[in-house]
Amino acid sequence: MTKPKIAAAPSIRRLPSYLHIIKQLQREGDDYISGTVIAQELNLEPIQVRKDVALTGITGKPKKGYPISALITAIERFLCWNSIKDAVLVGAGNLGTALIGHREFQIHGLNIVAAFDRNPQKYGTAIHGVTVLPADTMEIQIRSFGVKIAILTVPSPSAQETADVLVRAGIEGIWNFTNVKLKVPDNVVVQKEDLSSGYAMLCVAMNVVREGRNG
Amino acid sequence: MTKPKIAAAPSIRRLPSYLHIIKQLQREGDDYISGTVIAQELNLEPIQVRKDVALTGITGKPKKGYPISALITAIERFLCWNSIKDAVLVGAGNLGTALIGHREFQIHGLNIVAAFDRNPQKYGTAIHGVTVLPADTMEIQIRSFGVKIAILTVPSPSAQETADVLVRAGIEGIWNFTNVKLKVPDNVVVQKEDLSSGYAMLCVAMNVVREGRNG
DNA sequence: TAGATTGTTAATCGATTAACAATC
DNA sequence: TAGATTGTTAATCGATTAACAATC
Repeated sequence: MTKPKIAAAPSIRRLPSYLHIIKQLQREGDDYISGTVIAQELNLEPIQVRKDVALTGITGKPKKGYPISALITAIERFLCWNSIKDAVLVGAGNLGTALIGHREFQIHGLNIVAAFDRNPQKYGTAIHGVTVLPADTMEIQIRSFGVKIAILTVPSPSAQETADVLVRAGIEGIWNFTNVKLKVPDNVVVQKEDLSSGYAMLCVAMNVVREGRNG
Repeated sequence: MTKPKIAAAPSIRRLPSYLHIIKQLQREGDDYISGTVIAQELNLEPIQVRKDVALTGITGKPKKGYPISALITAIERFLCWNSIKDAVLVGAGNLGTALIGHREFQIHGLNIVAAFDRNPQKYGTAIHGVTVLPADTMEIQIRSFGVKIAILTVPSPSAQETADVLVRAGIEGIWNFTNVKLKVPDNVVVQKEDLSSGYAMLCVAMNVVREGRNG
C-alpha cells in the first residue's frame, strides 16, 4: 500500500473561509458567487480561489460564477463535513470547555459525545450538555462508543500517555491542542493546533511594522 | 517607506516548538543541543532546523550543536518574547476565559491586563485574576492603559465593529479568533487564528488514511 | 454582442532539501 | 585523529501567480 498524498495543505486551510463567505452570501439570497468576489472578500488572488475551488470538483459558469448551493455541498463533501462525526474530548479544563461550547464545530458535523477528566469532582457533571466521565474508563468507553476522533486538551505532561490510551482504544484521529509532539502509529492522524505559533506570527509581524515606522 | 518583508512564516511558526524542546533539554541539564536532535524530536529534517535557527542569528559549534541558554535567548529575542507585552481580551466567553487562563502565553511575555464584555453580570468579576470591564468603556480604557495588543474572542457578528473600536483606541495588533476577515488600516496587524481550518486538515487527512486502507 | 468569468497551461516565486567544505 | 555537526551554496520541489483561449 503506497501512502496516498494529502491534497495541498494551504488550499485545504483556505476552504473553510470560503465556505463562511459563501454561506453568508446565500443567506443574503444570492444564487451564484464568483471567485472574484470571494477573493475580494478575503484579500486573495482570484486565480487562487479558482484553483482551490477546482479541488472540490465543482465547475462554474463563465460570467456568473459558481452555483452557491452546489458549491457549499462540494466544499463540505471535500472536507467530509457533510456527515456527523462523533468525537470525545479529553481534558475538560478551560480550553476543553471552550471547544465543547464552540458552535461552529457542530455546524461542521463534529459531535462531541463525551468528555473525560481526571478530576472526580467533575464526574457526572455536564459541560454544555456533554457529560464528563472518569479518565480511567476512557479506553473501554471509547471502544463501546466506537468513536474515532479525539480532541486532546489535557495538560502537556499527560499528553503522550493519554495519546497512548487513545490509540489503544481505536482512535484514528487526534486533534492535539497540547504543545507536545505526539508519537503515534502511522495509521493514526494527528492534527497539531499550536496557539503559540500564531502568537509568534503576531509578535514578529508587529515588530516588522514597528521597525518600518521607526526606520 | 518601502514595506518591509516579513520573515518566512513557516519558519516563524516552527520556532516555538523548537523553544519547547530546547527548554525541556535545559531542564534535564544539557548545555548544548544539536539541530539533529531537535529535528528527530519534531520529525523534521536537520537542515530545516539549522536554517530556521540561523534566522535568530545564533551560531553553533561543529560536533556539539547550539549552546542551549544562548539559543533560548536568541529565539525569544527573535519572536519578541523577551519582554512583557500588555494586552486586552475582548469577549469574555468560553474561549476568552480559556485564553486568559492559558499559562503558556504568560511565559512568552503576554500579560492580559483587562477583559471586556457586554454582559453586565460579568462587570467587575475576575477571570483567572483578570477583571472584566464594560465593553462600552473599551476605547477610553485601552487608551489610558496604552495597550497595543488585543485578543478578539467576541461572537462573529460583533467582530468587525469591535475591531473598529480597537483601531480607534490605538491597538496595533489584533489576535483574531473569530472567523471574520477583519478590515483594518495597513498599520494594524491582524493574526487570524482559524480553528476550523485545523479541523478541516484533520478531516481530510483521516479520509486519506481511510481511503488508503480501503483501496 | 461585449465583457466578465472560468479553467487550463505555462511561468514565477519561495520554501525545502541536497551537497559538501569547514571545523571542533 | 576520526567523525559528527555546522553553515553555505546550489538544486529541487511545490505553491502561487500569470497569460489566455473558451464561453455564457
